[in-house]
Amino acid sequence: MSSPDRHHLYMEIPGVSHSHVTPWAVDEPAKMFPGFPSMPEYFSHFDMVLDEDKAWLVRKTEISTPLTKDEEVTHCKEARQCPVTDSVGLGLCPGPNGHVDVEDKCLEQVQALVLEEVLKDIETACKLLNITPDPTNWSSGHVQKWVLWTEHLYRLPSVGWAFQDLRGSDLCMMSEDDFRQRASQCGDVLHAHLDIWKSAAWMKGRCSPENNDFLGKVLLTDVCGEADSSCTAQPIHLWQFLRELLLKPHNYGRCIRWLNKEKGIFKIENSAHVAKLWGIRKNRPAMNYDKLSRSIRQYYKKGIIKKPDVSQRLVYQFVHPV
DNA sequence: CAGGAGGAATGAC
DNA sequence: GTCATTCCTCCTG
Repeated sequence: MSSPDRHHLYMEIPGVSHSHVTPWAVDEPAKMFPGFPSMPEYFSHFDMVLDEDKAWLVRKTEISTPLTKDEEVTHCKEARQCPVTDSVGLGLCPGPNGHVDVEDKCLEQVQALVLEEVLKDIETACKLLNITPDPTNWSSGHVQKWVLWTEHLYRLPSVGWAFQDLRGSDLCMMSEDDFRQRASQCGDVLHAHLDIWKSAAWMKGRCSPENNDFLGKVLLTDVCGEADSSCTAQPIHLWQFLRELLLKPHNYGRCIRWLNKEKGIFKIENSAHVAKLWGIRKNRPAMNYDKLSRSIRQYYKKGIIKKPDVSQRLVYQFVHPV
């Protein structure tokens, strides 16, 4: 992953040509997300961490209206200047005629969707790793899990050893330079990811569920949704873990994906990677696909997973699809 | 050779 | 007892 100009957030806007990818100055986070005036650089690192997520972002924003060239310019200007007063895409800023601009609605829809997806991703990672969303509460073991996970998810060099014996509170005190000193190759990226986690935890604390606002809804839906394993504090089962990965195709689609979601048929595209993720989750560094597949085969008797009628390598089927 | 099937021992909970 | 891990043998394409 490259480390581009970190003072701009690049987003692809539907209807806007690639040459007009919109750079939003985010040195003024209050303008980007005015509900979070002191939010610690929440979006200043998105360009470093969302490379893989552009596709879904574009898909998710297909609802908006294509913009003309003039509109794009206006859009860019107003994205920088508009003093929006509400938070997280719910407040709408009046246009020149006192009307809410369509472009601003689109912009804020995109912002809200990005925020929603980031929060969901964090909640998913918490479920999969069995860690709390707030990094300040992490033990050194949690820190190791998080570092390993982030390395694997974003294909970073292996630097977990550089963060051994650090607790979450220690990690949160470290500057980007501290991260770079410990991990010259990807310390800045890890620091960026940690910033997002810290900000999400900050927001979660700020937007309590009883507020019944947008964030509260997002977090409640995701944290305490149906079939959620994190609320029950039960150890996650392999089949649940696999299902969680399958439910996040934009993060894990390269290592596991549905072949037929209705029938519950899925394929493990990268067996070593899935095994590694499972090993991280279970604190089993020696986990490999041989062992993981043995565990999957244990499910045959239990009627949880089976081989599809037409057996294929690395293809399995949930007996009871969602 | 990688993946698949399944037996058996073991350990954590 | 359940579940997962580990190690193993044998089979298949």
